[in-house]
Amino acid sequence: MPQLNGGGGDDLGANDEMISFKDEGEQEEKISENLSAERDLADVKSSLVNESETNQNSSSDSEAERRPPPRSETFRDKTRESLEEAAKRQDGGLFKSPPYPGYPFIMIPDLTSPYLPNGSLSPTARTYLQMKWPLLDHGSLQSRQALKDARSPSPAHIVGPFCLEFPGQSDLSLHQFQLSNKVPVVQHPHHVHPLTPLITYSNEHFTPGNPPPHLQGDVDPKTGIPRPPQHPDISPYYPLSPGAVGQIPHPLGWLVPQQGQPVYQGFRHPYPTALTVNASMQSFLSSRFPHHMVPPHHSLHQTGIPHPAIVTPNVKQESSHSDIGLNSSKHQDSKKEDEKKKQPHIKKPLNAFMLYMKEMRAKVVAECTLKESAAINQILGRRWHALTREEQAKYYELARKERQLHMQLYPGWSARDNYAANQQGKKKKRKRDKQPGEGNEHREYFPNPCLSLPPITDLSAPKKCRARFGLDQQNNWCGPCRRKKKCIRYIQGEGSCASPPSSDGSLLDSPPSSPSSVAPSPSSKESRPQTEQMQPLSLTMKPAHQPLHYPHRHLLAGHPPPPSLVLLENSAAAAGKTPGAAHNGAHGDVSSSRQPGSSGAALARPLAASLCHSHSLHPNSTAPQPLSLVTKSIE
DNA sequence: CATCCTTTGAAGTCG
DNA sequence: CGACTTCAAAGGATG
Repeated sequence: MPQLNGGGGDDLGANDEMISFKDEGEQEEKISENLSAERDLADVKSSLVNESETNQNSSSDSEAERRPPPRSETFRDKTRESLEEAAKRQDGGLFKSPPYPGYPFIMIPDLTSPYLPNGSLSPTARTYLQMKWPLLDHGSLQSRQALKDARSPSPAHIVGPFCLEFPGQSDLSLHQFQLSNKVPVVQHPHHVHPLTPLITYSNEHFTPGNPPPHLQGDVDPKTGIPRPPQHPDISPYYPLSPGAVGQIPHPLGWLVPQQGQPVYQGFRHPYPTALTVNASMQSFLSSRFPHHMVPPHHSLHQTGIPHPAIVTPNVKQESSHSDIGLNSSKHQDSKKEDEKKKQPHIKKPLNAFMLYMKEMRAKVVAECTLKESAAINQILGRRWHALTREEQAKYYELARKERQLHMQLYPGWSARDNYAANQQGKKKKRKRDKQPGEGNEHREYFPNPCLSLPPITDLSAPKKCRARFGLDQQNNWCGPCRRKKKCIRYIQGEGSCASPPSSDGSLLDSPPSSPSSVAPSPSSKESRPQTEQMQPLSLTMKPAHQPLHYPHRHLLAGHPPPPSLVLLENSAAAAGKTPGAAHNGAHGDVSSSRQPGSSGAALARPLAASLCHSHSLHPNSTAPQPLSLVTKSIE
């Protein structure tokens, strides 16, 4: 480790997190001692990081300096081992396949560092990859084929655990990529970019002989830009232009090498390690920049694929066009001019959670058969908390890279720009101003077990009353529900909690398919209570009143994953702390969780809770809680 | 059709 | 410096 941080070089995550993990440095050593395999990866990773950092330094020293040590490092705490093990044992549910099926790549990414010459990987690293690679374990026929495929030196990286989830949806085939030359596909594991994890590679995707159905059939409704068929898993980070067909819809896809650009060949990933944008990369990037943002000489990439972050006023312009035609024109013209004048809207880089959401949304949708984003997001939020630090670290790193890249791409850009744009344009929704009192109230209760937990669905039930009573009985709705706000009824009323879960909860939380999760709502008179009680423990509770999102602070500080913390705190609360007492500072988050009734049970062993991933729920746990962190007693 | 909802995190503004 | 606000994605729901 030392390198991971490189003295703070790698700034994975949010500062908060970094801070929280700060004192965990020594643990790295420990880890290194104990976790050989991991260590190998870590080493590789760290080395990569260093490289990237080094490179980066050239381009952006200041940033690197100011950034705190990588969260990843911090993540290596003592608990991790246990967590990992637990995770392994418990995988079950949400993420089918390996404990964190999608995450096996976690470490791999670094291996892909462009900076590593082919074959530069240490045997260890390779070994690790193989061991870790989910596909290999699962050994799907396709994956094997892929492996065998001479053309793909190491298809393994291509194969993702996720493939299992969406079989038959292979849109892209590795071969195709290769053959088509559209994308310089890199087959070597080490070529896999760290960000690759976001790409849910599926065997099917790359199965030879699995020609992409129709690469161009799909058109992005919003952008109107044709895009290649997408895998549910694969959330295209950005819309691809027609020319991008065959590209892997990576979240960072826009950066994905196009048309076999030499520079990127060998890189599956756009960011050659984002950390470092070398000269060639620079040129590449620059090519994609909007002229105004980029040094003058730049223009869109030859592919014509705009940077994902750039939202051209196309849509608006179009509308304006029509308007112009219909309406008067001076005004419109001027408007139009303004718009034109207006630079394309450059979006904020996605943060870690957003990246995670992008990646996982499809899965959740598939599992839960939910479509409502609000509900899905709740689930994702829980899952996010359920993730191990390492897993989260992956996303933090991605986010960091994303930010860096964004920074490089749009040197002058500031989030403020978007603020202003919206304000001026008034387009954006005026953020709901929550009534202080109102909002807080909800939030405070929010923590209610019912809500908090997986069944959180309750939480998710902003429309609880609606769901329960239906539109016909709006008179029965609680005020907030009428206002489309969070339902307070269930929050406060415990009894109701139970019921709702079944209704919405089931939808949200329980993956239909998974038997384990499916469980027993009925059977569990006990289970239900259990879950409810446990729920408070759930990680999710974010203090409502504390918009602050720093749940990790404590977590980090206390290593235990978020859930555990919550649990602890809850238990403490249960012990008799008054909510207020618990409230201060760090505990603020938890405060929310305190709810009458929520209590006691909470106890679930924190650790267990922390370890548990939703899926691994105990059979008793109510089915609807797959997502929840509820725990299964691991023992 | 615009906005809400919902999540976390980053970054902005404000006092 | 802390508290608060906006925005990023997403898509159904709502007015």
